[in-house]
Amino acid sequence: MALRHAVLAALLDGEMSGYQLAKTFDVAVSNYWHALPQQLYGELAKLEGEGLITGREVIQQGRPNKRVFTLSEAGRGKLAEFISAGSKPSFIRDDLLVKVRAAEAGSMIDLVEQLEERAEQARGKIALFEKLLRQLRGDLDEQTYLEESPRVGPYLTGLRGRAFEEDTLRWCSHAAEVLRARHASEGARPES
Amino acid sequence: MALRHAVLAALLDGEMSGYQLAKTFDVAVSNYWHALPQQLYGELAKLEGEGLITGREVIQQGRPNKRVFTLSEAGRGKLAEFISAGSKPSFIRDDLLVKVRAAEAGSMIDLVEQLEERAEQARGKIALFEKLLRQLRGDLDEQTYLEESPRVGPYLTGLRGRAFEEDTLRWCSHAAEVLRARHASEGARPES
DNA sequence: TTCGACATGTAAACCGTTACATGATTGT
DNA sequence: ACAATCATGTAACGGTTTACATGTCGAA
Repeated sequence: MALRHAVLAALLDGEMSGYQLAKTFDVAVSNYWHALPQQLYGELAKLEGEGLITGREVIQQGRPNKRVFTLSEAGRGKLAEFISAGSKPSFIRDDLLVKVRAAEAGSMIDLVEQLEERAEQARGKIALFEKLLRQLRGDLDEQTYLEESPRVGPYLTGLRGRAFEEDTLRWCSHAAEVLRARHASEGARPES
Repeated sequence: MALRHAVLAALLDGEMSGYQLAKTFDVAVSNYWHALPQQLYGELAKLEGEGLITGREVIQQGRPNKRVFTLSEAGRGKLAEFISAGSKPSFIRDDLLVKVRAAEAGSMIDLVEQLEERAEQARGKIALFEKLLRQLRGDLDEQTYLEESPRVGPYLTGLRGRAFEEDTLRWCSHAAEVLRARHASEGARPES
């Protein structure tokens, strides 16, 4: 179970409600973890039950009340434990890569379209990561920030996210180009 | 359910046993999908039941017999369908990135060690991908291969895999360096 | 005879996704 | 009135992981 660790890590930034966490998981965290709101509400309830986080009701005006959660000392302890324990190898699951692998068996046109769509999404994500990094950095240049800021973790993962999306963009564009060229030359060749 | 698609895609390369598939999923496919042997045996049984693949007993000498599976026409049809259907956004899950994000809460030494270990693994994977790509290419240069080979899919996913691991290597090295430097300068600074 | 690679599974526990459900408030 | 955003959940289903289980063969 590692969603719990991702949640605990996110709470290092300060108290958050389930709703806010869901937002965070959609942008900054989406790069290395993903979770639906329902899962987060469930996990938060469990974590509170185990004393790793503490909840607090916040009465709001102009919108519904909410419950915000804070890391407890026990929660910090669990995080430290997790960091020192061995890591499982990461894994990706990507429909689009399965499709490209099986390109010979399906419609090239549809596949190219999906690659271009993904490339477009990657452009959007790159912009988001760039914004995130700028916000974290503030007035400092990157080197100084990496040397001195207490929030070096989120910055480093942001760098990874940006690099990953840049790679995705490059690859999708290239793959789309290759497949398009093959599709164009298909009629011009003798049958295999 | 998308494991089934990954299995069908893998069978485009020809008939394979569950055991061979498990191996494939550990190397070439691991880049975009991951599955344990038990899952593969289960999925193969299901796919055979649905007529998407056909099994055949192979009597071997010098080792245990095995059952190899071949894509059926119905299976090819399912793949074509899958390729044209919309893709879900890909996702990564990576313990190590969660740990880096939470770096402030745990042992920097342990974390740096894990980053370096991961970097080492990435080097290994890059070598594997390079070997895979060379094997696929044979005597052709990359451009010609991409224009003409019928097995362009595996090559393109191989390129993605290599790029991803190169990125992983770069990032792990960089992150380890940043965290090591901070750790070294920790005693020299006043407490925060 | 013990180890490693080959070869295939079952069962239970756990995790994640989809669908469903509710309700307040602000702005159009 | 209606849509969008804020806010929180439950239930059923399906998929994944962990632990267990079995057995052949070749080489050291």
